[in-house]
Amino acid sequence: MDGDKRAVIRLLEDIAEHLELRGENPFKIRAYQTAARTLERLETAPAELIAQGRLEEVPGIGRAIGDKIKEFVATGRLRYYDELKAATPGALLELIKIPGLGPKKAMTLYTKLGINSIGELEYACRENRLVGLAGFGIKTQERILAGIERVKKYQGQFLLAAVLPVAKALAAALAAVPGVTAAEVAGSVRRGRETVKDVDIVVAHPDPSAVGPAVLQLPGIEQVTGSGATKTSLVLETGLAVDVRAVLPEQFAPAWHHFTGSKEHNVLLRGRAKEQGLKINEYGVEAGTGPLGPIADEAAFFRLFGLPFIPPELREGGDEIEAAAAGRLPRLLEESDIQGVFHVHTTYSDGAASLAAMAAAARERGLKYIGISDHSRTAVYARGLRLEAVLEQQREIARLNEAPEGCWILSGIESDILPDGSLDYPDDVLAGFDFVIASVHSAFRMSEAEMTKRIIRAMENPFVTMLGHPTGRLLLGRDGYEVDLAAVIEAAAATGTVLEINANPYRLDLDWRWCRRAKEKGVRLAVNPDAHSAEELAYIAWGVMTARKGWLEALDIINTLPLPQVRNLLRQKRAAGAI
DNA sequence: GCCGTTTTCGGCCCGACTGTTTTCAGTCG
Repeated sequence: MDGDKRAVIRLLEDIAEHLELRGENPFKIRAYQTAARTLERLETAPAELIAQGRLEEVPGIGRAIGDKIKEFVATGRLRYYDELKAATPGALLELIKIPGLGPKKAMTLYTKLGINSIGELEYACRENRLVGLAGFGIKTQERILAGIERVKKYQGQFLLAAVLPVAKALAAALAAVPGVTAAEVAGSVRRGRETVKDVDIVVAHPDPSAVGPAVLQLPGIEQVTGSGATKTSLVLETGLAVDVRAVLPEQFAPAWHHFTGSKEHNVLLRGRAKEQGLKINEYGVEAGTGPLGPIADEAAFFRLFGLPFIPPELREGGDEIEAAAAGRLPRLLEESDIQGVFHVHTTYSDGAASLAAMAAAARERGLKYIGISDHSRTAVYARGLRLEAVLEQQREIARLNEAPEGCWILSGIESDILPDGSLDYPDDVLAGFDFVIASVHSAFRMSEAEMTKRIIRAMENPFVTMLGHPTGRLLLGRDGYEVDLAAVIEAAAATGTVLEINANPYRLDLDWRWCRRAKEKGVRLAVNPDAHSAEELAYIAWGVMTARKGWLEALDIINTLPLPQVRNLLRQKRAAGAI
């Protein structure tokens, strides 16, 4: 059911990409992208919309795209797409991934030089064969070669957790430059995207042209890739690209908003501004009569369009502007809402710190409770707990809880979900824990149907309090296993199972794109650090970011509850199951 | 390709920088 929707979205996105390569009308390309995004947000599957005859009522889907979706849903294919694909070689899709190489130049390389892959392009550059092509010169060739290096070395993506501290340090360094009145991180880093491809920083200075030279003094620069009056582009030694934009102090708020994006958000906001007779650019807002006066901050900026402040995490170009206009923005979760944490490992299994040390670290962080969940016995690679160890740990927890000193220890387990969906311990052992996290750690290679059934069966177990890292993905490492998340969310709602937002920056799983769906279905979530050391309790910040991007509020997250309420909640599902 | 009580045609967000150009196309965000 959901696979059908995903396939349609994919199809529309692919068409847009192919049209881009063909140098088609940009607005036509955007029409396909808009249709894909709209469908993404829609609860109803395309097949259902078609059955109800309502497909073309969806904004952004007209006759042409509607017919294409119908053909694709009915036959599983689309002739138009097949023809496009036949006419635009797949190699071009690979080529436009190289920074500095867009559809036009890629097409020239393909038609004039017969370049079919990045490898061939690299070879052609080294043979000096690009020079002489219309629109190409020695600089372009060098640029492309450097772009290839970057793609090969880093795949162009970085983990947010690796980038954010660097970005903040750069902004702080620029903030200290004489004359600078503000320097802030913008872009996808500020929006809290889980992976990012570059850093954007906006700097305010009475003489913007004075900022560029200061930027060039920053430490760790490997290469300067652009240097104009107001924009400086760098690549750091780590391969991370950085863009710095300089504006006048009175332009800072609109500029910060502009460079925070997303691009899609900006397009939508400009559309709304236009309806109101206002024009936005990165330096300010103009009415028909001329530029409006200085804008104090982003809140004032949004007010010009009759909107409340939209938090950066929500600015992905979905329905955030619509929701803001209707007063339906959520009051997003904050880290200070977090009262305690679940999913913490100790030296009983593969953690680096002892139970007592983890509890002490939690206390120092001001947490009111900490839920210990070491690995279960099947996870031998992680020194999973045999039954004797389970009992021993529970005795130690009881002993430590005699003097809890403000932080209560909850006894739990991260139990493997076995291939058939059963858990790793019998019910009487499971009943001895305060909570149980069920996770898939093995036998990843199953069909989507089998994996979905396996996970749902685990959730039907009354002792399973939470589902751990629902897809098993590792960012920039491996894709998650095949699983029908829509069905998992339905099952979580039906069984009263909490879904984990695993806050390890490599996981961030459940993905923010699914969090909102879960919330709408009435599912509760837990922001879990999956900490294997005392320091990793700080991972909670990444999980909070994910929850915020998923429109979640404190109410949606169980570990914002005080201890007595959270203990009640942990008992609810098994109590219901026992009746 | 989509959309519309200003419109069924003519709009659709806007600007910086680079490189290859004799005035601007391509790329990016």
